[in-house]
Amino acid sequence: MGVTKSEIFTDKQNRLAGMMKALAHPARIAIIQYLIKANACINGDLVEELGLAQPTISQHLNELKKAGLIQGTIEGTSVCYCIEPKTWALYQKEIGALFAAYKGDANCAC
Amino acid sequence: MGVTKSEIFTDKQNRLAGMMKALAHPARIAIIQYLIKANACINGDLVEELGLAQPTISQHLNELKKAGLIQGTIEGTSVCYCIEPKTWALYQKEIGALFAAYKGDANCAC
DNA sequence: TCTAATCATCGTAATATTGCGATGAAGCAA
DNA sequence: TTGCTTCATCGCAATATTACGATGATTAGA
Repeated sequence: MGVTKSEIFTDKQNRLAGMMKALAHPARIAIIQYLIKANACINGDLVEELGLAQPTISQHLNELKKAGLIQGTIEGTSVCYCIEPKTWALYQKEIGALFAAYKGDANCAC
Repeated sequence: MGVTKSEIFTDKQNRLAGMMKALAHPARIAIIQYLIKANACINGDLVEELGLAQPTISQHLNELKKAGLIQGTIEGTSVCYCIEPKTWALYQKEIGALFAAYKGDANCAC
């Protein structure tokens, strides 16, 4: 069906999955890494930096924006994107908690 | 196209995106959380625990196994799954590094 | 052996994602 | 205004994902 039965899961599970999904594409990873590296938030440079067409970049930027990970500011004819610190910190915390929940030394009964 | 141009990204970017993708579904989050909680690795209980059909659970388990996050051991007629500590630690490290790369105090030029 | 239980795989339907060309919207410069 | 630049959106094609019924494979127990 391609449709996720999100109603049978908790809000937290859906939120965590949504966070992962926002970063579950190499182009979006690359965009985030570039934004971190360039600090000063750049935009259309991404089209040259990555080898993807402009509409495709725009689409990925929009998904990152929908996820709250980045914010864009109109700067004349161009748009300046940068990371949204609050959501970034939230992601870091919640995803970190997921991984921290497993204590590696717990012995598996298998 | 639904096809990702993975050849234009670095191995690291593709690997990170793959990690995120493995956890980019609430059912898989729920499975992982249940495995952590139950510690002793359980299997078919997931079919009752989550509200999904058995083939669907099996499919998600297979994706987690392909990602290396879990391992399954045949136990008579049932199969016992548990978290694979090595890959789990690797995920934790690499994803943690991605988030840690951004210093929230960096001021955006926007 | 026969049966029940448990899980994986196959096949299919519905929907989502990815990518891009074409086109629009908005600003700046002449 | 006209033209140029920059970005977003639309619409499409190709592929991927999600879910499940049906069916197989394997094992335990009667």
